[in-house]
Formats: sequence, structure tokens, C-alpha cells
Amino acid sequence: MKKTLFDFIAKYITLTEDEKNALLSLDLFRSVKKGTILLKEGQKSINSYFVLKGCIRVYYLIDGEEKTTAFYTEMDALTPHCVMSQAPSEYFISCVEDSILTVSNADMEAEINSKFPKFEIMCRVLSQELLAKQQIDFDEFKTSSPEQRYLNLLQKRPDLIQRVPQHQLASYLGIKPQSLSRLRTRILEKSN
Amino acid sequence: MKKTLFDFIAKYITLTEDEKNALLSLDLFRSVKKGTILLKEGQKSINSYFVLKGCIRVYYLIDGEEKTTAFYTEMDALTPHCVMSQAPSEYFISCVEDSILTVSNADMEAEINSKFPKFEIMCRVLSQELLAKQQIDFDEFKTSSPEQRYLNLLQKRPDLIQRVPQHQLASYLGIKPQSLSRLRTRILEKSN
DNA sequence: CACATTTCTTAACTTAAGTGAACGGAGCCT
DNA sequence: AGGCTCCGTTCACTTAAGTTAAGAAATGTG
Repeated sequence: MKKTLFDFIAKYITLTEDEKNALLSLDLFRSVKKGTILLKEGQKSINSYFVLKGCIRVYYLIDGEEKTTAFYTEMDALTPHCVMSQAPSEYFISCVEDSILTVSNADMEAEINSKFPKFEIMCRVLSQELLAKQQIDFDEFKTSSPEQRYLNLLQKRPDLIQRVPQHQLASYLGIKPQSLSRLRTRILEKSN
Repeated sequence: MKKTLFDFIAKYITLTEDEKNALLSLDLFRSVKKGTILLKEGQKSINSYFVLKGCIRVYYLIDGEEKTTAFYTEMDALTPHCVMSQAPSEYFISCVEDSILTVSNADMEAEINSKFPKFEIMCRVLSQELLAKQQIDFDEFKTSSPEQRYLNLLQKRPDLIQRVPQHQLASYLGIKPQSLSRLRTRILEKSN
């Protein structure tokens, strides 16, 4: 698991052994069971997550219905909005599968950033990269139909379709579970 | 215009007079006419923009149709995806109105960042903030209908509805111009 | 293993968005 | 002024998603 983390970091900056040890001394790793809720609506959390193994999801509870808006899998990083805004969270975060995460908070990040200025640079590059990537995702979402979105997901994250329940996928695609089911049979009929 | 820029920066870091002068010496300010295309599909640009006054938009050309996915107005910053990926741009950027922008490139940013480490911090905080904000926008988009999206826009950015042509707004809301027109009359009828 | 619960599928019906076409107004050009 | 393009609206029609409900399949639990 350490390796996954260091491989990820190595894409951005080069760490010395000392720096690696400083990181490890923070006791970041957490093992969480499927179904565990990491953050509840209304809570003020200060934790950021990085998925080493498994899958976590973000969902809103609107009119008693769960609306899933994001999935984070291996090598994905997540800083909840409420950490930035210091306001109560508008959404839930829960584990889709048994997962291994790193859990860090602003204090720990500040400590690392002050000891190793490289980290500040990594964080900037990383969040700029994520911002750009998310912009593209958003653009694709806006410019395509539910069916196209599904086919697109099938290309880009085929694993998600296997490991995640359909009704969660549906809201991720911006539709109802029944519509997703129908849309899938429609696609199957076309290909015959 | 200088004031707008410095006011914006002041939200994140405190600048000395020296630092302000270093910034001004970069000759960042540009005045651009309505309709000017800042970036074309296929181009490899290195420029980032910050809107001091006016409005610019991002759009894709798909099957001969313009699909607008973003508007940037006063105090909005934009680093095109192609600047990060170093690949040809997938979209266009054009001026909706006569505008005043700052135009910067990676070299200029690197120079400032190395002279004043504060800037690095500002950039990180800014892009994390933008990332979080955009995530919320994306979530709202996914979890709401075209009609709700329009009403939401009416609340959050009422100016956009005034200053931007409807057919550009339509694709921004993920629908066709005819549907936007219909949806607007539907809302009007309801309120009577 | 049996039972309960959750998840997925199917179907009939309603509602809203996509499509193609026509019309009228605004602004532009010469 | 006449002619032009562009834009927004409207309409009739098509297609797809939302809604409600029922039942089958899969999963979890005692």
C-alpha cells in the first residue's frame, strides 16, 4: 500500500528517504469496511482522502432519494467541499467496497507543506490537473445525452459499471435507475 | 483595472509594493473586442486568462453546432485544458463582449512563483477552491432537471441571462435553444 | 435453509426534451 | 428602403426520460 502512495507522488515530485519517513510517521493509512459512512450531511469534517484500494462515493439525500454524484477509486484524491468552506457538508461520503485509504487533515498537510516546500508545488499541480480534468468531464456531460454518457463511461471507466450498483450509476449519469435499465436494453437491441 | 486585479489577489495573499510592481512590469493587460477568438480548436496555446471586465465563453464545435460549456465573467480565472495537457485544444474560447483581460503564460507564472513563493500558495488555494466550487456546480447539474438548472442560474448568475444570447445559454444548460424558449414560457405560465 | 431486504427489470402511462420547419423581429450592409 | 442574416419563438410531431407499480433476481441475515 505504501508503494501505491509513493508511486502516485512520484508522478509529481521526487522524495528522499527522509521525506518518505516523515510521511509515514503521520500514520495516514486506514482500512474501512463496505458501507462505512465517512462523512454525513451537516457534519463539519476536516479530513481529506486518498484511495489506495477500493471505492468510495459521494451522494446527496434529496427528497429522501440518494443522488450519487461521484466515485473515487484507486489513486483518486478527494478533499470534501466542507473542508474548504468550513461549512456543514451538503453531502455524504460512503464506502462502496472494503477500502484502504489515507486520511489526512489540514494540520497534517500544513506541517508537511512547511517542512517540504515541494509538497506545496505538488498540491498545486495536482489540483490544477484535477480542475482541468473535471472541466472536461463536465463539458462532456453537458454536451451529450444519457445514452452517450453511458457509452462513454463504458469506455473510460468500465470497472465502475462492474463494481457499483446500477441505481448509484444512474444518478451519476443524471437519470433514474429505470431509465438506465431501459437504456441498456435499447443499446443491446441496437447491437443485434 | 489594476485595482480589480489587486483586490482579487488580496483575498488570498498580501502583496508589498515591490511585488505589485513586479506584477505590473509583466505587461499583463489586454483589451479585446467582442467576437474575438482567443483560442481555436486544434491550437496549442500557453495562455491563461483572468477577466477584469467583460465576458468570455468556452464552446465546442460538434457536428457543426456550437456547444457552449462555460462563461467567465469579472474576477474569473481560466487556464485552458490544453495548457496543462500540452495537447491541441478541443474547444474554442471567444469574447462575448468587449473585455479587458490579463493574459499570462507558464513562463511568466514560473518567474513570479520563483521570485515570490506566496504566489505558489495563492495558486494552490485558488485552484483547490475552484475545484471544490466546480464540483458543487457539477453535482447540481447532475441532480437537477433543465428547468431547475435554469431557475438556479436565474438565482446565482442573473447577469448571464441578460448579457448572453439564449442559444448559448441553452447548451450551457444542456438543452436546445427551442427547449429553453419553451421552458421559459412554461415557467411564466406557472407564475400566473 | 428460509425469510427479509435490496436491487434490477419490465410495462403502461405521463411529461418534457429533440427535431424540423415556419414566421417575425432586430440589426446590418450597400 | 430593400434585402440579408441571425436570433428567438412557436407549432406539430417524434423520441426519450420520469413516474408508478408489480414482480423477478440477487443479496444479506438469523
